Amino acid sequence: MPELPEVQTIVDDLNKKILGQRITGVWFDVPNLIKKPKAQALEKQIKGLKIIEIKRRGKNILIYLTNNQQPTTNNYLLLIHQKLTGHLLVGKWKIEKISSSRYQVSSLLKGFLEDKVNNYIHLIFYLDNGWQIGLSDLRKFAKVLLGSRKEIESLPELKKLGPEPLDKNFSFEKFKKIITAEKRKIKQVLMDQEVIAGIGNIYSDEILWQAKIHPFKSANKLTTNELKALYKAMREILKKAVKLRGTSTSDYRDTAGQLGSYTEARLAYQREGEPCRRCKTPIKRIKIGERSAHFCSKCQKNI
DNA sequence: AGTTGTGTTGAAGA
DNA sequence: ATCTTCAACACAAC
Repeated sequence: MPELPEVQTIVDDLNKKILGQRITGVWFDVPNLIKKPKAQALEKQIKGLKIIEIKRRGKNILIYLTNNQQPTTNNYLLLIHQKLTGHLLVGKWKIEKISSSRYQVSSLLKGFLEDKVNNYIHLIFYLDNGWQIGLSDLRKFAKVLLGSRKEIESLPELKKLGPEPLDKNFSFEKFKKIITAEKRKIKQVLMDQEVIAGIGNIYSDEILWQAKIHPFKSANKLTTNELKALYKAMREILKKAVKLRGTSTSDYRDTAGQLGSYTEARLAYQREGEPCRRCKTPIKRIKIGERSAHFCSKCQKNI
Protein backbone atom coordinates (compact mmCIF):
# COMPACT_ATOMS: atom_id res chain seq x y z
CA MET A 1 0.00 0.00 0.00
CA PRO A 2 2.08 2.89 -1.18
CA GLU A 3 1.48 5.87 1.11
CA LEU A 4 3.70 8.92 1.51
CA PRO A 5 6.87 7.07 2.66
CA GLU A 6 6.59 4.38 0.00
CA VAL A 7 5.89 6.87 -2.80
CA GLN A 8 8.76 9.07 -1.59
CA THR A 9 11.11 6.05 -1.67
CA ILE A 10 10.10 5.28 -5.26
CA VAL A 11 10.53 8.94 -6.27
CA ASP A 12 13.98 9.13 -4.62
CA ASP A 13 15.00 5.91 -6.39
CA LEU A 14 13.78 7.19 -9.75
CA ASN A 15 15.65 10.45 -9.30
CA LYS A 16 18.86 8.49 -8.78
CA LYS A 17 18.30 6.05 -11.61
CA ILE A 18 16.49 7.60 -14.55
CA LEU A 19 16.73 11.40 -14.46
CA GLY A 20 17.74 12.80 -17.86
CA GLN A 21 16.64 9.70 -19.77
CA ARG A 22 14.54 9.92 -22.91
CA ILE A 23 11.52 7.64 -23.30
CA THR A 24 11.85 5.54 -26.45
CA GLY A 25 8.71 3.41 -26.27
CA VAL A 26 5.79 1.98 -24.27
CA TRP A 27 4.33 -1.49 -23.81
CA PHE A 28 1.14 -2.40 -21.90
CA ASP A 29 -1.35 -5.24 -21.64
CA VAL A 30 -4.00 -3.56 -19.45
CA PRO A 31 -5.24 -0.49 -21.34
CA ASN A 32 -7.58 0.44 -18.45
CA LEU A 33 -4.62 1.64 -16.36
CA ILE A 34 -4.03 4.44 -18.85
CA LYS A 35 -6.63 7.13 -18.24
CA LYS A 36 -5.14 9.90 -20.41
CA PRO A 37 -4.60 10.04 -23.34
CA LYS A 38 -6.31 7.01 -24.89
CA ALA A 39 -4.09 4.00 -24.24
CA GLN A 40 -3.39 3.57 -27.94
CA ALA A 41 -2.18 7.18 -28.19
CA LEU A 42 0.16 7.09 -25.19
CA GLU A 43 3.26 5.81 -26.97
CA LYS A 44 3.01 8.35 -29.77
CA GLN A 45 2.62 11.21 -27.30
CA ILE A 46 5.38 10.21 -24.89
CA LYS A 47 8.00 8.89 -27.32
CA GLY A 48 11.05 11.15 -27.46
CA LEU A 49 10.25 13.11 -24.30
CA LYS A 50 13.04 13.56 -21.79
CA ILE A 51 12.64 13.09 -18.02
CA ILE A 52 13.70 16.31 -16.31
CA GLU A 53 12.19 16.19 -12.84
CA ILE A 54 10.49 13.64 -10.58
CA LYS A 55 8.40 14.68 -7.60
CA ARG A 56 5.79 13.41 -5.17
CA ARG A 57 2.49 15.06 -4.27
CA GLY A 58 0.43 13.12 -1.75
CA LYS A 59 0.54 9.55 -3.02
CA ASN A 60 1.04 10.63 -6.65
CA ILE A 61 4.28 10.24 -8.59
CA LEU A 62 4.87 13.21 -10.89
CA ILE A 63 7.31 12.73 -13.75
CA TYR A 64 8.01 15.99 -15.61
CA LEU A 65 8.99 15.64 -19.25
CA THR A 66 10.14 17.96 -22.00
CA ASN A 67 10.54 17.79 -25.75
CA ASN A 68 12.83 20.79 -25.69
CA GLN A 69 16.52 21.43 -25.29
CA GLN A 70 15.68 24.17 -22.77
CA PRO A 71 14.00 22.26 -19.98
CA THR A 72 11.94 25.24 -18.82
CA THR A 73 9.34 25.41 -21.53
CA ASN A 74 6.80 23.16 -23.14
CA ASN A 75 6.61 20.70 -20.31
CA TYR A 76 4.64 17.51 -20.15
CA LEU A 77 3.63 15.67 -17.02
CA LEU A 78 3.20 11.94 -16.41
CA LEU A 79 1.15 11.24 -13.29
CA ILE A 80 1.23 7.76 -11.76
CA HIS A 81 -0.91 6.71 -8.81
CA GLN A 82 -0.01 3.25 -7.58
CA LYS A 83 -3.23 2.73 -5.57
CA LEU A 84 -3.28 -0.58 -3.64
CA THR A 85 -0.78 -2.95 -5.17
CA GLY A 86 1.05 -0.99 -7.85
CA HIS A 87 4.76 -0.24 -7.66
CA LEU A 88 7.28 1.05 -10.16
CA LEU A 89 10.41 -1.02 -10.81
CA VAL A 90 13.55 -0.23 -12.77
CA GLY A 91 14.77 -3.26 -14.65
CA LYS A 92 14.79 -5.10 -17.95
CA TRP A 93 12.05 -7.42 -19.10
CA LYS A 94 11.29 -9.77 -21.95
CA ILE A 95 7.76 -9.88 -23.41
CA GLU A 96 6.35 -13.03 -24.96
CA LYS A 97 2.92 -13.21 -26.53
CA ILE A 98 0.94 -16.22 -25.28
CA SER A 99 -2.35 -15.60 -27.11
CA SER A 100 -4.18 -12.74 -28.78
CA SER A 101 -4.21 -10.52 -25.68
CA ARG A 102 -2.17 -12.44 -23.13
CA TYR A 103 1.51 -11.89 -22.50
CA GLN A 104 4.26 -13.46 -20.42
CA VAL A 105 6.57 -10.83 -18.93
CA SER A 106 9.77 -12.08 -17.37
CA SER A 107 12.68 -10.31 -15.72
CA LEU A 108 15.98 -10.49 -17.57
CA LEU A 109 17.74 -9.60 -14.31
CA LYS A 110 18.31 -12.02 -11.45
CA GLY A 111 17.47 -11.20 -7.85
CA PHE A 112 14.56 -9.36 -6.21
CA LEU A 113 12.89 -8.51 -9.51
CA GLU A 114 12.17 -12.21 -9.92
CA ASP A 115 9.97 -12.27 -6.80
CA LYS A 116 6.31 -13.01 -7.35
CA VAL A 117 5.04 -9.55 -6.21
CA ASN A 118 7.28 -7.93 -8.84
CA ASN A 119 5.94 -10.06 -11.65
CA TYR A 120 2.59 -8.47 -12.39
CA ILE A 121 4.06 -6.11 -14.97
CA HIS A 122 1.31 -4.46 -17.02
CA LEU A 123 3.06 -1.34 -18.31
CA ILE A 124 6.63 -0.63 -19.39
CA PHE A 125 8.39 2.60 -20.38
CA TYR A 126 11.55 1.99 -22.41
CA LEU A 127 14.46 4.37 -21.82
CA ASP A 128 17.26 5.28 -24.19
CA ASN A 129 19.99 3.89 -21.93
CA GLY A 130 18.48 0.41 -22.21
CA TRP A 131 16.76 0.38 -18.83
CA GLN A 132 13.00 0.13 -18.41
CA ILE A 133 10.45 1.41 -15.89
CA GLY A 134 7.95 -1.36 -15.17
CA LEU A 135 4.64 -1.03 -13.33
CA SER A 136 3.86 -4.20 -11.39
CA ASP A 137 0.25 -4.21 -10.20
CA LEU A 138 -1.50 -7.36 -9.06
CA ARG A 139 -4.96 -5.84 -8.69
CA LYS A 140 -4.68 -3.47 -11.65
CA PHE A 141 -6.03 -0.43 -9.78
CA ALA A 142 -3.11 1.88 -10.57
CA LYS A 143 -3.66 4.79 -12.92
CA VAL A 144 -1.47 6.64 -15.36
CA LEU A 145 -2.14 10.03 -16.97
CA LEU A 146 -0.08 11.98 -19.47
CA GLY A 147 -0.78 15.51 -20.61
CA SER A 148 0.66 18.98 -20.72
CA ARG A 149 2.04 20.11 -17.38
CA LYS A 150 -0.74 22.66 -17.07
CA GLU A 151 -3.46 20.16 -17.91
CA ILE A 152 -2.34 17.52 -15.40
CA GLU A 153 -1.53 19.99 -12.65
CA SER A 154 -5.02 21.43 -12.85
CA LEU A 155 -6.76 18.06 -12.45
CA PRO A 156 -8.93 17.88 -9.32
CA GLU A 157 -6.98 14.90 -7.99
CA LEU A 158 -3.97 17.21 -7.55
CA LYS A 159 -5.81 20.50 -7.06
CA LYS A 160 -7.94 19.25 -4.20
CA LEU A 161 -5.11 17.69 -2.19
CA GLY A 162 -4.50 18.99 1.33
CA PRO A 163 -1.09 20.19 2.55
CA GLU A 164 2.01 18.00 2.63
CA PRO A 165 2.52 16.76 6.19
CA LEU A 166 6.31 17.12 5.99
CA ASP A 167 6.28 20.58 4.41
CA LYS A 168 8.33 23.06 6.48
CA ASN A 169 5.57 25.64 6.06
CA PHE A 170 2.91 23.29 7.42
CA SER A 171 2.92 24.69 10.96
CA PHE A 172 1.18 23.35 14.04
CA GLU A 173 -1.27 26.24 13.87
CA LYS A 174 -2.31 25.31 10.33
CA PHE A 175 -2.55 21.65 11.31
CA LYS A 176 -4.73 22.50 14.31
CA LYS A 177 -7.02 24.64 12.19
CA ILE A 178 -7.75 22.03 9.54
CA ILE A 179 -8.06 19.10 11.96
CA THR A 180 -10.40 20.79 14.40
CA ALA A 181 -12.62 21.90 11.52
CA GLU A 182 -13.67 18.24 11.14
CA LYS A 183 -16.05 16.32 13.32
CA ARG A 184 -15.42 12.93 11.80
CA LYS A 185 -13.32 10.27 13.54
CA ILE A 186 -9.67 11.33 13.66
CA LYS A 187 -8.46 8.25 11.77
CA GLN A 188 -10.74 9.04 8.86
CA VAL A 189 -9.68 12.67 8.91
CA LEU A 190 -5.97 11.74 8.79
CA MET A 191 -6.66 9.49 5.80
CA ASP A 192 -8.67 12.13 3.92
CA GLN A 193 -6.39 13.31 1.11
CA GLU A 194 -8.23 16.63 0.92
CA VAL A 195 -7.41 17.36 4.56
CA ILE A 196 -3.76 16.18 4.56
CA ALA A 197 -2.08 14.48 1.60
CA GLY A 198 -0.25 11.16 1.75
CA ILE A 199 -1.51 9.31 4.84
CA GLY A 200 -3.42 6.03 4.47
CA ASN A 201 -4.38 3.09 6.64
CA ILE A 202 -0.88 2.07 7.70
CA TYR A 203 0.44 5.42 8.88
CA SER A 204 -2.82 6.66 10.40
CA ASP A 205 -2.66 3.65 12.74
CA GLU A 206 1.03 4.25 13.43
CA ILE A 207 0.63 7.98 14.09
CA LEU A 208 -2.37 7.52 16.40
CA TRP A 209 -0.57 4.85 18.42
CA GLN A 210 2.47 7.11 18.80
CA ALA A 211 0.26 10.03 19.86
CA LYS A 212 -1.81 7.80 22.22
CA ILE A 213 -5.09 8.83 20.57
CA HIS A 214 -8.06 6.53 19.97
CA PRO A 215 -8.84 6.21 16.23
CA PHE A 216 -12.55 6.85 16.88
CA LYS A 217 -12.09 10.12 18.72
CA SER A 218 -13.83 13.02 16.96
CA ALA A 219 -11.28 15.37 15.41
CA ASN A 220 -12.96 18.46 16.85
CA LYS A 221 -12.86 17.01 20.38
CA LEU A 222 -9.07 16.70 20.50
CA THR A 223 -7.40 18.75 23.23
CA THR A 224 -4.51 21.08 22.43
CA ASN A 225 -2.12 18.61 24.06
CA GLU A 226 -3.49 15.77 21.94
CA LEU A 227 -3.18 17.89 18.80
CA LYS A 228 0.43 18.70 19.66
CA ALA A 229 1.20 15.01 20.21
CA LEU A 230 -0.55 14.16 16.95
CA TYR A 231 1.35 16.76 14.93
CA LYS A 232 4.67 15.62 16.40
CA ALA A 233 3.84 11.94 15.86
CA MET A 234 2.79 12.61 12.24
CA ARG A 235 6.11 14.24 11.44
CA GLU A 236 8.24 11.73 13.34
CA ILE A 237 6.56 8.58 12.06
CA LEU A 238 6.52 9.71 8.42
CA LYS A 239 10.19 10.78 8.53
CA LYS A 240 11.20 7.50 10.15
CA ALA A 241 9.21 5.51 7.59
CA VAL A 242 10.89 7.38 4.71
CA LYS A 243 14.28 6.64 6.28
CA LEU A 244 13.36 2.95 6.56
CA ARG A 245 12.10 2.93 2.94
CA GLY A 246 8.48 2.13 3.69
CA THR A 247 6.35 -0.82 4.78
CA SER A 248 6.14 -4.12 2.88
CA THR A 249 3.44 -6.05 4.74
CA SER A 250 1.83 -6.56 1.35
CA ASP A 251 2.90 -5.87 -2.23
CA TYR A 252 4.98 -2.74 -1.86
CA ARG A 253 8.64 -2.94 -2.98
CA ASP A 254 11.21 -0.28 -3.95
CA THR A 255 12.34 0.20 -7.57
CA ALA A 256 14.89 -2.61 -7.17
CA GLY A 257 12.10 -4.91 -5.98
CA GLN A 258 13.36 -4.88 -2.38
CA LEU A 259 11.31 -4.74 0.82
CA GLY A 260 10.98 -1.68 3.03
CA SER A 261 12.14 -2.10 6.60
CA TYR A 262 9.47 -0.10 8.40
CA THR A 263 7.66 -3.47 8.35
CA GLU A 264 9.77 -4.54 11.36
CA ALA A 265 9.39 -1.16 13.10
CA ARG A 266 5.57 -1.24 13.07
CA LEU A 267 3.89 -0.09 16.25
CA ALA A 268 0.25 -0.98 15.56
CA TYR A 269 -0.62 -1.67 11.93
CA GLN A 270 -1.36 -5.38 11.41
CA ARG A 271 -0.06 -6.25 14.86
CA GLU A 272 -3.42 -7.58 16.11
CA GLY A 273 -2.90 -9.78 19.18
CA GLU A 274 0.77 -8.83 19.50
CA PRO A 275 1.85 -6.96 22.65
CA CYS A 276 1.75 -3.14 22.64
CA ARG A 277 5.32 -1.86 22.54
CA ARG A 278 4.57 0.44 25.50
CA CYS A 279 2.36 -1.58 27.86
CA LYS A 280 2.25 -5.16 26.51
CA THR A 281 -1.56 -5.11 26.13
CA PRO A 282 -2.49 -7.06 22.96
CA ILE A 283 -3.17 -4.76 20.00
CA LYS A 284 -6.83 -4.67 18.96
CA ARG A 285 -8.35 -4.45 15.50
CA ILE A 286 -11.71 -2.80 14.89
CA LYS A 287 -13.55 -1.90 11.73
CA ILE A 288 -13.99 1.72 10.78
CA GLY A 289 -15.99 2.09 7.63
CA GLU A 290 -14.69 -0.66 5.40
CA ARG A 291 -11.19 -0.80 6.83
CA SER A 292 -9.30 -1.93 9.91
CA ALA A 293 -7.97 0.26 12.69
CA HIS A 294 -5.23 -1.24 14.87
CA PHE A 295 -4.65 0.27 18.31
CA CYS A 296 -3.85 -0.34 21.96
CA SER A 297 -7.01 -0.22 24.06
CA LYS A 298 -5.02 0.75 27.15
CA CYS A 299 -2.74 3.49 25.72
CA GLN A 300 -5.35 4.90 23.32
CA LYS A 301 -8.54 4.93 25.37
CA ASN A 302 -9.50 8.60 25.62
CA ILE A 303 -12.47 8.89 23.33
C1' DA B 1 -14.63 -24.83 -2.82
C1' DG B 2 -16.69 -20.85 -0.89
C1' DT B 3 -15.86 -16.81 2.21
C1' DT B 4 -13.20 -13.21 4.06
C1' DG B 5 -9.44 -9.84 4.32
C1' DT B 6 -6.50 -6.82 1.97
C1' DG B 7 -6.99 -0.71 0.75
C1' DT B 8 -7.19 3.62 -2.77
C1' DT B 9 -10.27 6.35 -4.86
C1' DG B 10 -14.58 7.74 -6.78
C1' DA B 11 -19.35 7.32 -7.17
C1' DA B 12 -23.98 6.55 -5.54
C1' DG B 13 -27.59 6.63 -2.22
C1' DA B 14 -29.30 7.71 2.52
C1' DA C 1 -22.20 17.63 5.57
C1' DT C 2 -21.41 12.98 6.75
C1' DC C 3 -22.24 8.25 6.52
C1' DT C 4 -22.34 3.70 4.30
C1' DT C 5 -21.85 0.63 0.56
C1' DC C 6 -20.06 -0.74 -3.70
C1' DA C 7 -17.01 -1.30 -7.61
C1' DA C 8 -12.64 -1.52 -10.01
C1' DC C 9 -9.51 -6.65 -9.48
C1' DA C 10 -6.85 -10.70 -7.80
C1' DC C 11 -4.92 -13.46 -4.61
C1' DA C 12 -3.84 -15.60 0.16
C1' DA C 13 -5.59 -17.56 4.10
C1' DC C 14 -9.01 -19.72 6.40
